[in-house]
Amino acid sequence: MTAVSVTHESPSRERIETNILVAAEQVFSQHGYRGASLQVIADQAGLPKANILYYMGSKQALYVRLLNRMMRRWNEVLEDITPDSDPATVLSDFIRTKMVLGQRYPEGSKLFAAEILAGAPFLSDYLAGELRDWVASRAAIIRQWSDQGKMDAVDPRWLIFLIWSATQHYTEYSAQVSGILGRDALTDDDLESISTFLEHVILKGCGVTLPAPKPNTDACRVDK
Amino acid sequence: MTAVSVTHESPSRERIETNILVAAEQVFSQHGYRGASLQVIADQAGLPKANILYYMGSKQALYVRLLNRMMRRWNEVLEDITPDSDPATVLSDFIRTKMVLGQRYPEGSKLFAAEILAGAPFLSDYLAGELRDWVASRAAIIRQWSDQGKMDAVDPRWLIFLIWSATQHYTEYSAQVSGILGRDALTDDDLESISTFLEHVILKGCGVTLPAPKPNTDACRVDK
DNA sequence: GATTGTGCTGACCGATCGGTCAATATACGT
DNA sequence: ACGTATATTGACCGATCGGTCAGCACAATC
Repeated sequence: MTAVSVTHESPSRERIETNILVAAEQVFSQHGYRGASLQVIADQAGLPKANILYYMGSKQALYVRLLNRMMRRWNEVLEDITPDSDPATVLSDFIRTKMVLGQRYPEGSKLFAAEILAGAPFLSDYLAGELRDWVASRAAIIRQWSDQGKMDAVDPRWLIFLIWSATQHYTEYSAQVSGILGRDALTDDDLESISTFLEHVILKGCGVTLPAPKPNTDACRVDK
Repeated sequence: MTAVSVTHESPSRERIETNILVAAEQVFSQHGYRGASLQVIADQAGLPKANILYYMGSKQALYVRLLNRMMRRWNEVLEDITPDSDPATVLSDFIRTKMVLGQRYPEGSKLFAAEILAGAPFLSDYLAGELRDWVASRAAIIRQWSDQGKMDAVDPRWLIFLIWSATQHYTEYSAQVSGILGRDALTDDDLESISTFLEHVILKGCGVTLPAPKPNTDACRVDK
C-alpha cells in the first residue's frame, strides 16, 4: 500500500509488531493470559506500554492473535495421509514432525499448553471444530490400517494423544526435563535420541509392520 | 498441644484450612501463580479475603503449601522396585498408578503443570534434588533389566518421561481431550481403555516379556 | 462482671492492572 | 512552507492487586 520509502531506517510496522509478538509470546507462555501483564511485555519488547496497545488494540486481541499465529504454524505441517499410505513412515513422520515443531516454537507450544490448562476459554471452538475433525479423519484412516492387518487394533484416538503428549512433553516440561537431566537445555543429540526412542516404542508397540525394507533401515535403532 | 475443647461446633481450624486449600488449588491450577488472585480464591472458598491471609499468611505461603501437599501425595505412591522385580508388572503398575493419581488429584496435577510451565521457580530445588535422584535410581534398575535381556535397550530416562507424559496428558489437557471427544469428562470406561492401551503399547514397544499371567488384576483400584 | 486471648473482617494502603487520551513528533503530498 | 495523516508516549483513569491493621465478637478464666 504505502510506498517503501524509508528514508530513515525506521523499524517498519511489521518488524515492530513481530517484536511485540515475540515478547508477548514469552510472557503469556510463562504466566498464562491472566498472569501476564502488558507492562512486562512492553519492557521485554523495549517499548512503552502505550505503544503495545497502539499496535495491538488490547490485551485480549494480542493474545488471540498469538493463538491464531500458533494454529497457523501448526496447520502448515499437517500433511495429508490416505489409507494406502504406509503406517510406519506416517507415524514416524508424525512423531518427528511434532518433535521439530516443539523445538521450533517452544514459546508457542507453551502458550497453547497454558491456554488448555486454563480450560481453553479462547480455544473451545477450535478444539470442538477444526481439531476434532482432524482427529476424526486421521482416526478413521488408522482404523483402516488396523482392519487391513497393518498394525494392532489400538484405539486411534489414544494413539494420537500418545504421540501428542510424548512429543510435547519435552518442550512444555522443559524446566522439569532439564532440571532432572541436570542440563540447561536439550542437545541435538538428545532430541535425536528421544525421537528414535519414541519411534521405536510406538511403532513396535502398535505392531506396525515395517514396509519393504528400503535402504533406510535404521528407523528403529535403539542405541544412542 | 491445645485441648480439643470445641464446646460449640465451630468449623474447626482444620476444616477451614482444607476448604481454603481446595479452593486455592482450583484457582492456582487454572491461572498459575501470578494469574491467581486472593479475592477469587476467597470467593471460591466463601470467605472474606482477609480470612485467607489470616490462615495462610501470604499468597506465596499458600502456594508453596499446595505444592508441598501435592509432592507428598506423589511420594505416597512411589513404590520400591529392585532389579529382581518383574518389568512387566512394575511398568504396568507405574502406568496405572499414574493414571489413577491424575484422576484423583486433577487440580493438583494441573498446579504442578502450571508451575513447570512458568519455569518451576518454586520447584527447581525439588526437580534437581529429590526427583532427579528418584529418576536416576529407577533408571539404573531399568538399565539392569535391559542388560539382563528382560527388555529392549531403551534409554530409561526417555521411558520414564514417556510414561509421565502419556498419563499426565489426560488430566492436564482434559479441556482438549474432552473438547475433541465431544464429552464433558472421561468416563471410567475411557480410563480403563486408555490404561490398557498404554500398557499394551509401552510394554510391547519396550520388548517387555510378559510374566506368568497372574489372576491378580485389580492391583490399582481407584476407590476412595 | 471484668479481663484476656483468639477468631474474624471491614476498611484501608501503596502498587499495579488494562486501557484512554491529549499532546507531541515525524513523514509525506502538495 | 504548509497541511494532513500517522507514530509515539507521558500522564492519567477506575479497578484490582497483595497485604496490614484496628476493632468487633465471643468464649474461657478469674
